[in-house]
Amino acid sequence: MRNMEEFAAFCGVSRPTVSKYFHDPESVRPATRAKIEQALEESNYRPNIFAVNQNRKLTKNIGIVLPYLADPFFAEIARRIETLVIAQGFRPILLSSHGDPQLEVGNLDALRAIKPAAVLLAPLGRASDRAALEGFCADVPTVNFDANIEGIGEAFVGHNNEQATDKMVEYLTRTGEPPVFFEMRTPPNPNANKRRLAYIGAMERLGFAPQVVQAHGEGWALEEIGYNEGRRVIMERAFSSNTIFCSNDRLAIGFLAAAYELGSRVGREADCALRVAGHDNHPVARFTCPTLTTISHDYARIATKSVETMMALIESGERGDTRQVTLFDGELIMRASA
Amino acid sequence: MRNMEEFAAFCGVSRPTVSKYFHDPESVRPATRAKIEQALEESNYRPNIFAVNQNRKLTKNIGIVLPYLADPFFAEIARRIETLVIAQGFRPILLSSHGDPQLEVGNLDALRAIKPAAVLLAPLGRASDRAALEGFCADVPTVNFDANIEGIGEAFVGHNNEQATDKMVEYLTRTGEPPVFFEMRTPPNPNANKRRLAYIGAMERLGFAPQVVQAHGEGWALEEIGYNEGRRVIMERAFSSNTIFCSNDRLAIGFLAAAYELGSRVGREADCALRVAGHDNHPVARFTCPTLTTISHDYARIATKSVETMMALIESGERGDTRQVTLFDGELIMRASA
DNA sequence: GATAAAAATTTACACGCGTAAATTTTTTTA
DNA sequence: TAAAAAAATTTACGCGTGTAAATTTTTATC
Repeated sequence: MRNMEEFAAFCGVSRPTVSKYFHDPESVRPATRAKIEQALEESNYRPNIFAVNQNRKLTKNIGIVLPYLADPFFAEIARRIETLVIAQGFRPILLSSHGDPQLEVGNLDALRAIKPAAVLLAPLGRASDRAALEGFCADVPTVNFDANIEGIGEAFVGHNNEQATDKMVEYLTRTGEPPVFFEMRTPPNPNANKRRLAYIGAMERLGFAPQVVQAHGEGWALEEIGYNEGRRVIMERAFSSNTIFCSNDRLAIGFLAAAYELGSRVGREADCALRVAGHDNHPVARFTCPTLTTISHDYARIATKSVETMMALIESGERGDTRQVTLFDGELIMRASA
Repeated sequence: MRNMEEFAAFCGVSRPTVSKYFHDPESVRPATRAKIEQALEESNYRPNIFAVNQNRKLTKNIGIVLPYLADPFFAEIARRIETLVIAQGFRPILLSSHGDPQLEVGNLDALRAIKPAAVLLAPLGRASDRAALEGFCADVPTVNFDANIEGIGEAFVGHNNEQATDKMVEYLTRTGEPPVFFEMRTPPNPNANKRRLAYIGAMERLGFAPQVVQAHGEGWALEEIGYNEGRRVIMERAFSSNTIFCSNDRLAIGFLAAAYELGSRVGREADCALRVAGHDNHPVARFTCPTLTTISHDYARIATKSVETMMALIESGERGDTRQVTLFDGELIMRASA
């Protein structure tokens, strides 16, 4: 059974009808459909995907571009999105930029070549080649998620960094001392900037003086940066507070390791020297020592909304004139560390 | 510039020559090559990948199938392999089975449809549909890695579980008490069985009685299983030794969290109640509390050898008659936990 | 500068499927 | 049962490229 011609003969149906069936099984008479599906089971024929894609204007491919797949946070998002995309009858193409802007551009070029119906793009952020992203979005319907880059994509779906940060600052302040903010000096991701600004705003609203401590180091080895700089900062007693609010969980994980090693007990109890909080509810945050108090993204709703927005984009076939921004509130996850 | 015809005219070269150039730039005269490459820069033309793949017997696609991408261990392997595959001028197609045997079969079906030059397959293991894997390997040149399934793929590349386990048992025994082995009762991955057998063998060779403690729980949430069962087991004092050798790092991470919560101090020092070791050198093992003593896979060499083997398979075009098995020794990573 | 070898060109067909138009067959409606 | 509507068929062309065979042009060799 080499092609649709032969398969149609085997069915006892004409080739155009078979073609129509594959485009939409509902569009042929039930009796015809039964004949085709019977033959399908008996013959293991499948349409040649290259020929199909060559002739259709748009494929069933959905591109998913992530900044760094080896980060479990993104892996978890990817897992959810992939599952939803498959459920919609599309084929997810998962690409990671591995933290490299050039690879990000390369990934977009590769996607352009396979005429995807739409793309879900979580960009690198600061390091991204903005012009390249814009060029891509002009050609391919794109939903921007995770890291918001103004003007990129037909819509943005992400986490409400302001609300989440406010909530944590309020919580930490209410239950102890106002926190110091611990972040990277040059974070790879734009969410970090939003979080710093939100921290400063929240502290000022509450009538406290914000203090931001910045860690040196570049790249995506966040735990290591959190560890090295956490170590330095604890030893230098660079904080004005016993409460450290880390810009993200991976920094916090490194920081906890440093505190443990230096014998600084972390937690809410009286005998603890430090309280440490994170942000993201990273998959391993439940298993740190102590378990990490943090703010969860609404993973499920971010994934669902991203895919829904994308499907609407595909079905309408139109490029919206306004860029819709959807933010989901974070949830405070109280654990042992703060 | 809509197709190769127009592009060839733009170059001042015939279409078959352009086609030849794209197949192998070296195969045309330098002067012709220069003309084409000049035009390439001026025109942003790229061959239609669907038309190309339809007409070539095999594509430049390389399938990479992983059992569970949200596990940072696999994400790290994937990152390395992807980079190597791209460097070879091929296009990696990354697919995760998300722990689901049906999805694994679905992934293989999807791969079959895109005529990949070869596939790198890390199977689920115990849960895999063996018949489906065999059928796939009969059609597509496949290199099996990570979890060895006898008879699957033209070759296997992986970690030497026996050597690695021996080394750790020897180390733990020499520097303290002989270890108890902590594992899942029904591990998703066949490496676990190899490790248990190697543990038992090593203990017997050293003249000690092996003790295996098995955790309940199914699926890939290994940290959680390690935590829940670690908690139970510590409270019940189910061990005959103060030294716990976990079947893998993710179990160990959960176990460490349980020990911390129960106030059992882990480490080599005199005031510690437990020593805990893992296996895999998981990316976060450097940042646990205490840092995790473990055995590292030779990530780099496993990735390199897998890709090399695959390239040899593609270039020879032959299906080997013997299945070559390559194991790389693990390296003992001494940290604070044992 | 003549000859042989190498490379490029011309011509033609193939790949497997989408899809439009005209026609025939089947089903629905009255 | 006849007419109208719906579905399937036939016929034909297009998509963008690979590739083979025969021919012409260019380059290398002496």
